Amino acid sequence: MTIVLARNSPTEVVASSVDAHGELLGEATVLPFDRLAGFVAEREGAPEPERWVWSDSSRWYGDLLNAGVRVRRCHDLRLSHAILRNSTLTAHTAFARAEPTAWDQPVEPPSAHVAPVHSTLFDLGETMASGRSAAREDSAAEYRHQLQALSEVPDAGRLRLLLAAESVGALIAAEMRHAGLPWRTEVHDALLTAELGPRVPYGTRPARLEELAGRIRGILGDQSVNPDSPPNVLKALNRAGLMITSTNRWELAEYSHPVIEPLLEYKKRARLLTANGWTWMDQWIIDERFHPDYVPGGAATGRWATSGGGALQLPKQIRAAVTADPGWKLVVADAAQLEPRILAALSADTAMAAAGRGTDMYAGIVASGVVESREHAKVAMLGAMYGATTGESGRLMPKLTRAYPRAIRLVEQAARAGERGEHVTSWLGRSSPAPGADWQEAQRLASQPGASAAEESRARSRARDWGRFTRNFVVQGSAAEWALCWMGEIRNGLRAIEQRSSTPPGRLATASGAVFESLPHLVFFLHDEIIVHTPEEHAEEVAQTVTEAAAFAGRLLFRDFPVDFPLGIAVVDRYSEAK
DNA sequence: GGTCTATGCCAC
DNA sequence: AAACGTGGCATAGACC
Repeated sequence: MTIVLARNSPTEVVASSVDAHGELLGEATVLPFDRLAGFVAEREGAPEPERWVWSDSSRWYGDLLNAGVRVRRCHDLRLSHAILRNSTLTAHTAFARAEPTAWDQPVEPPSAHVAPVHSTLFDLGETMASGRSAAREDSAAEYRHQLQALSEVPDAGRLRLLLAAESVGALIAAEMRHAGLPWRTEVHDALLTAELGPRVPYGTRPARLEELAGRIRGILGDQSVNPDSPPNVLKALNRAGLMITSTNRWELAEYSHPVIEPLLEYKKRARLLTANGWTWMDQWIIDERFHPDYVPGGAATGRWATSGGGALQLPKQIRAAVTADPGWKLVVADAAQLEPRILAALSADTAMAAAGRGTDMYAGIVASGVVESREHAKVAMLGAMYGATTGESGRLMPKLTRAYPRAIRLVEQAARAGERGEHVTSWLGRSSPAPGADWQEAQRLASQPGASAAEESRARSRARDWGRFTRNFVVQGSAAEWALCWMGEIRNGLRAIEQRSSTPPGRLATASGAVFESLPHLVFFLHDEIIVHTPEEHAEEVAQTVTEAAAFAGRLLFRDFPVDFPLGIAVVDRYSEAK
């Protein structure tokens, strides 16, 4: 049922079957690394799946995938540890109050220990044994401590769900990295050539940029202007009589001068070149697949981060390069207005949930007569969740507060708590970190008798900053939990499709080591959207699975509270065709 | 040479 | 229209 895997020595693993309290059942098995994949595969073949307990999914599972082995369930000790150490729900336990241990250390950056995507079993022992982390692990003890902490929480259902969701997220992150996002370098190159001119060696300007740079210099009458240097451009513009203080896009756009147009053009195209140009393509696209390093729980709110490759910021400009293989489709889905819907559920604001009954919550808010336009509804909602005080959004707040008092009260209370330096907690139990030492120091200085006006003002400003963070934390963090549950359920549904289909399931290793050659699989995740790459014959079934999973996630988190989670969903050949 | 910060902009 | 949340990343330029 549950097996703890731990490094026993630089070349060995110990596998221990444990009971519901984490206590050892029978004898532990010691095996060399090169037998681990077979050991796991054999047990995954059984009808009743094991739950594998291990230190870091990125390491253990990355290597298993490279060896052609998938697992169904795991408990990621490091991710769970971070949640349990910091949650207000466990704050009273010995687990949370203990001195920090090795489990509180951040995991090594993935690049340092994750094997190349297509490495083989041959590398397994070496990567597992590499670096300072080759020390013996006390994973079984850590697992017992975590279970003990959970047993001391009166109503731990949500927290248990959070740990399960976080752990399945870690499996999915490793699987997506392994499979990669289908990428057509030919399409990417054509887009770059159209925007920039033909490819040139690194460090030289493509023709289109060179031409724009020439125009900019000509208009300014200064051949020394370097459009890649903001300070240099700023000085040149000031000399030309444009009294701007920054060269950012929206400030430039406010002036009318012949140089503005070519300058904005230059910046836009130069950004494409440096961020997602040929250098990026060479580095990150391997065999027509993009393999980013996802970092589950990388943001304080529980959102994922990424490390390398910039998967969080794939510009819309190049999304046409994300293309399904011949005979395959992309199922692209995003949750419509996820965060406001989450807020409605968190606060049990039935009026706000009712406005979201259709597919467009902002339209629903307009239809309820709260504001006059969809744009107003959107700006006001975002402002409420981000803590806007000025401008359009600030002006609309009173209307929103009148219509949805419960929802607004929830975010306001979260903001006030943050301003006092307190923790706030997401729906399933992830808590915000404490503000840093310099924040505390600023507050302390301002509260002393002789504090200067500047100190008081600084402290108030810092307090409000932290309040905006905690205000957003409860919504963003709970939305991230919904997204994990959604994706976990999609993964279950895809496995069901796999088992219904005629393609033989199970171990599907190919010469390249790829596990996912012939079946629908997740290939991309970005906060509230997913992409599944699927054989065309399964595309409609996949779309239905993804849609049902959204409803499932809503029920899993909020039971019978009447809040909908509609999706924008499309079956397409290219990512750019969705929406 | 390397490290660090500021800038600007991409995504949700 | 404007400066309000979470991130990553490339570059220039200051600094060691």
